[in-house]
Amino acid sequence: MRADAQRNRERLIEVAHEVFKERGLDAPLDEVARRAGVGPGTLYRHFPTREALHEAIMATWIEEVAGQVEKAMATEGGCREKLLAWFEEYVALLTRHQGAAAKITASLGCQDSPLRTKCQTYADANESVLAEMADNGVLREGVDNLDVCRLLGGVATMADHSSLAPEDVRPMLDVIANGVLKA
Amino acid sequence: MRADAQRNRERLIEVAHEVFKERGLDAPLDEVARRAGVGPGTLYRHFPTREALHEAIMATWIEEVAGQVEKAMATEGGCREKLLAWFEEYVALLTRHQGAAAKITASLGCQDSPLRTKCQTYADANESVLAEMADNGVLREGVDNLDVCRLLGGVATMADHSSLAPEDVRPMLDVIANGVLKA
DNA sequence: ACCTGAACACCGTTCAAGT
DNA sequence: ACCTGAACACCGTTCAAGT
Repeated sequence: MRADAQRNRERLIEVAHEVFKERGLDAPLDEVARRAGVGPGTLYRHFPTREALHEAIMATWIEEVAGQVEKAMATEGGCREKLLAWFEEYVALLTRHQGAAAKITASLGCQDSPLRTKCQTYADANESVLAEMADNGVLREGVDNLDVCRLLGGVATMADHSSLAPEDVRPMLDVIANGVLKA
Repeated sequence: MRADAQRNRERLIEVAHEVFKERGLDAPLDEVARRAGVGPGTLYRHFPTREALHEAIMATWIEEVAGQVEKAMATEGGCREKLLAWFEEYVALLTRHQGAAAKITASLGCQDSPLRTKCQTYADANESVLAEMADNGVLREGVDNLDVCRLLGGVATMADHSSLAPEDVRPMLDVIANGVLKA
């Protein structure tokens, strides 16, 4: 890759990060190209689809997921507190950008989405937490990881669309925790 | 209202219903006007915003909500079966059109949305079911109606985005039921 | 009072011409 | 090999001219 191409690519990711944070994942791509100081054709050369650009951006926060699992599991208290700390983090990680939660969770099931490999990281992280709960004997029988991921994705999407504060999200996570843990 | 205006209005709602069912609530409004045989300006005169058109369409299925509550409460079995039958119906009512679940649930909280009065019907219906559960002493303390509505809206939105079949939705509703009912 | 449809604006996407 | 920016397409929205 030529040096100027490399620079343009990095600059585009950086600028897209800003623009998407400000105006959501559906923000005009023109704006991204303009702020990065390149023609629209250059953006399309590097990222043929909007999703390709999303994917490139999410790569940066995906790296944090594993660390957040550890942090949540180190929470003071019992299994319930640890689980809820993780749920809150999961929702926070999904709602970093407007529109992200719905898109990531939607690509959980289907094999062909460009986001799939990325969102698999979320699913794996959640699975590891559920496995720990099972080891401690507090997980209900028959609770499926994919279902929990979708429930959390649904909560994150609602939080996103209604701009909910963490304290408004918490009661929903409580219900899910009740539903996932043994009585 | 003039007779031709009346006819146009009805025809627009009818056609919009078809178009939105086929292509989702974000379908081009041009298409609606074209199929209805009117100019785009006429559509805008009757429905100044896309949401106004959504609202007009939803008015037709809103009428069914009360009936579905009764039907669900008549389900064979205990409280849990009744509750789950209602949850399934709630999700079905929200996913009649692509994109509807997210929009309706998003307008649950905010006072100024044109959809608010309509989606209030959903919230009221759910509240009546929860109240019945409480009367039977099976509802957990501190379960809030709005939170349950949002959880169900989240499930419906995920079902919508991933085109989930009822059997894939059911396990999520089981978790919510577990979380809402006493152990 | 209502309708039409041309006109404008905005944005996504492509591609011929440049370096 | 990569970039530019004009050009086209599509769709939302408005409004002057009609009936």
